[in-house]
Amino acid sequence: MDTGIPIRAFAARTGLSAHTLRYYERIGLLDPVGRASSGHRRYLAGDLAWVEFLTRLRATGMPVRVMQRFAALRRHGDRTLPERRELLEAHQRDIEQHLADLQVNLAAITEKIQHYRDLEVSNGQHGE
Amino acid sequence: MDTGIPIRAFAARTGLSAHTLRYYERIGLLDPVGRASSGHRRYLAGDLAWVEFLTRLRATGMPVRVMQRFAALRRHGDRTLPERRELLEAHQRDIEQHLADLQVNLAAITEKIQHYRDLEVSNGQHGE
DNA sequence: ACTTGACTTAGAGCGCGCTCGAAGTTCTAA
DNA sequence: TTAGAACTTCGAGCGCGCTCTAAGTCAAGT
Repeated sequence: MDTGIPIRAFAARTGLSAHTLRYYERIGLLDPVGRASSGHRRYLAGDLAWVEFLTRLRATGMPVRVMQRFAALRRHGDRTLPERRELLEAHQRDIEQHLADLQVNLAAITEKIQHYRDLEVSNGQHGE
Repeated sequence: MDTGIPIRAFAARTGLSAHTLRYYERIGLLDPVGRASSGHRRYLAGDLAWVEFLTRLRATGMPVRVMQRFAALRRHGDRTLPERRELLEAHQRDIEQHLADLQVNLAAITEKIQHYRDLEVSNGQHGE
């Protein structure tokens, strides 16, 4: 009964560290992982999609507290689907706002770069 | 000689707290600010643009360490223009990468939301 | 003159998300 | 069989970017 993916290999596949995988389990983002007879963790291939989804939520700035709430809802089965959807919709709006802000700020930074290029040209023309 | 903007008003204008303004000055993001005869800080209207630019850099994820480097270059005058431009260009690339990642992740989250909607419809149809 | 509140400095403390260390057990390869 | 790497738990520690506290000074209103 010692099948499944050892933590090292699972870490490699998810891009998370073994430390982080244990931490995520500890704080309830991952359900308790099955063990080999030795006590070592054995991940299932099916755990991959969930960890990848968690990683997307983090990468888009969702706080760990909210991810914990989402994971808790998920453990409570299908009747939490609407609440999970609403949570994701709120996050979707946050991301869209963040994207809009980034684009505005990027435009301003791009202008600044152009301003520097202009200055460099005029400095070079009469300064050197 | 006590003209200029008191810290409270300047904080309100920039959206930073007075604490953060003092902190930024302490770590060299802001040049030492002029003082009234009382010792109280007096900001100049011209400081606003710089603080706003700093705020854009932070909002787009530039680490404070890099902002410190940028501020130090700026203090060294026009001959640092090319290096400042290169620093901003590198940051520009970082933002563009981040935007691309966010968009990919947002799309995946949007799909997940749609998946939930589909599930809710089919659950509702035969479950209720 | 006195109160109230904004300011000053220096340094401590905090919330976040990991990340690491210690001490002990188990697996793997020679 | 034995060395060394990988695993376990538990709790401490860290880097970041602020944020706050304490103790004191200064300014404005009554």
